[in-house]
Amino acid sequence: MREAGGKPRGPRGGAHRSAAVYRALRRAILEQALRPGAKLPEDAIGERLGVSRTVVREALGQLAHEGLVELRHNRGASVASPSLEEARDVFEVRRGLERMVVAALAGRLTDAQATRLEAHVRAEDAVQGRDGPESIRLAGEFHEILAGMTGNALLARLVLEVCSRCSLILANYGRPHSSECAVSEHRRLIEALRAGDAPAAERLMDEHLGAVVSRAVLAPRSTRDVGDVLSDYARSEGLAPR
Amino acid sequence: MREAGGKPRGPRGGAHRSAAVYRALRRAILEQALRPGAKLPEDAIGERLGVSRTVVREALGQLAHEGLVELRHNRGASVASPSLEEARDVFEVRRGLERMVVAALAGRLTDAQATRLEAHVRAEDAVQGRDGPESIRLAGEFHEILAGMTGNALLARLVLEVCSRCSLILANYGRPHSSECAVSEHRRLIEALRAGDAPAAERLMDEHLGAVVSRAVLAPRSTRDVGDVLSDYARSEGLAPR
DNA sequence: TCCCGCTCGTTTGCGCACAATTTCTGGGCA
DNA sequence: TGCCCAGAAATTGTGCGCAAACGAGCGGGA
Repeated sequence: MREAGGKPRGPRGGAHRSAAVYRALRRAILEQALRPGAKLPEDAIGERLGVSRTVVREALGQLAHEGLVELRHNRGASVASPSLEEARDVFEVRRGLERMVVAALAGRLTDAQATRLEAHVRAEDAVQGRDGPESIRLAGEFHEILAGMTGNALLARLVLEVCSRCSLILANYGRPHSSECAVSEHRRLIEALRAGDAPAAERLMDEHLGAVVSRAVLAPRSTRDVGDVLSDYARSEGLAPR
Repeated sequence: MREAGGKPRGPRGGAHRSAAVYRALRRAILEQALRPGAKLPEDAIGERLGVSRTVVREALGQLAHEGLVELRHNRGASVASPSLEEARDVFEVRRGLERMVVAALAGRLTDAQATRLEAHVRAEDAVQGRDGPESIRLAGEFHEILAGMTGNALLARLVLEVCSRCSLILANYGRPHSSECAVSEHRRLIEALRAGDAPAAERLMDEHLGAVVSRAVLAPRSTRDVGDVLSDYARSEGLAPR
């Protein structure tokens, strides 16, 4: 286990394959390559990714716990398709979590952190108006980075999970490039945090998330075959598609 | 694979054994029968509970995601032993989540719900001063019931998970009967919720949780063998100990 | 023609065996 | 006496096969 310059993405030095499968599926779902409701047969996935069902099952279990995959007993897994009610719940929780984040961060943001956030916002600007999934992913990442800066690992993980589910929801109910105005909202939020204005920051975050929800409508997309989709994600995770 | 003759009439014909194992381990951990840091070998557990490693592994994965067990690659599972820092993080998140709960519930509590909560508080009274774990479990349940009443399934699940972790933490760092005053605090919280006084309820909850944390010290206990412990939990989950 | 029960194919649930990895143990050497 | 390394034992990671469960398609009866 001493691959020089060892990167976990190496050819076969991969740490745990289930994690790789997990990541591949996760990305595929969040980027809408696998659409909600799509069936996820263990066999097909395993074959396409070059692993056995055991590994796939483990990854599916993880995803199910995160709410990205629906797991019905004896009936297999499928990409979660959150109801509007579930969506409401998720966003409500997210709002509460994010309020905690900004409360913890207001006035405590270092210059380095602020710089990093601003860089990210510029990246969001760059893809603005382009394809929806990429835009949605970046918008989510902003919040994940923010949560990570609190130093509270649990909070960061929860925000990550909730953001994932939100992305899934937005990808379905939201307009393609619904995050257009979000960029400026992110900017203002950074400013409030730097200024140490906690109430303003919380209010901004609340309004921001409220705006995101209200932009949600619905927008269907085309469907692709599960196997074909996964081949794209296999290599980038160090797996062997066939 | 099932032997003729009276097999354990497991509930539901042994629908999901992994769920049963999960519950058995979970209870064992929360009731401190398995102490933090204790190793959890898949083989030993599976043998003792009458299932294969496959099932045990799945249950361990679930528990790991919830933070009750620690899972190190190629190095097996063990009961999580949260550091003080992690404990702080957990309680901070819990505080935020519970604030959401009371905010959602203030003034919306039905009579039936209030009645149920009061009944639970009486149950807490009943075991007051008795053994710590039971007391801790009931105190946690109060919060779980409260969260369930919001109708937000995700919020309820998250509260459940953080409560589990808090129980684990308190079982280690807290005094045996540290929940003594908690009962009255629960009562006052119910009153505030009925009155629809959201700010007061949030303040009460905050103080309550703060008090719980501040009561945390440390209290060691005796250790038992993993296998022996699990036998106790096997039957109640419809599993077949040996 | 429609409804119902049966059978068959597919997919999951689970046990089991083998391989890889880590950890433990017993020398050998400075 | 202490450290380091090789071999062994113990555990985990992963693949694979069998049996049960679900769902679909089909034939018979009302």
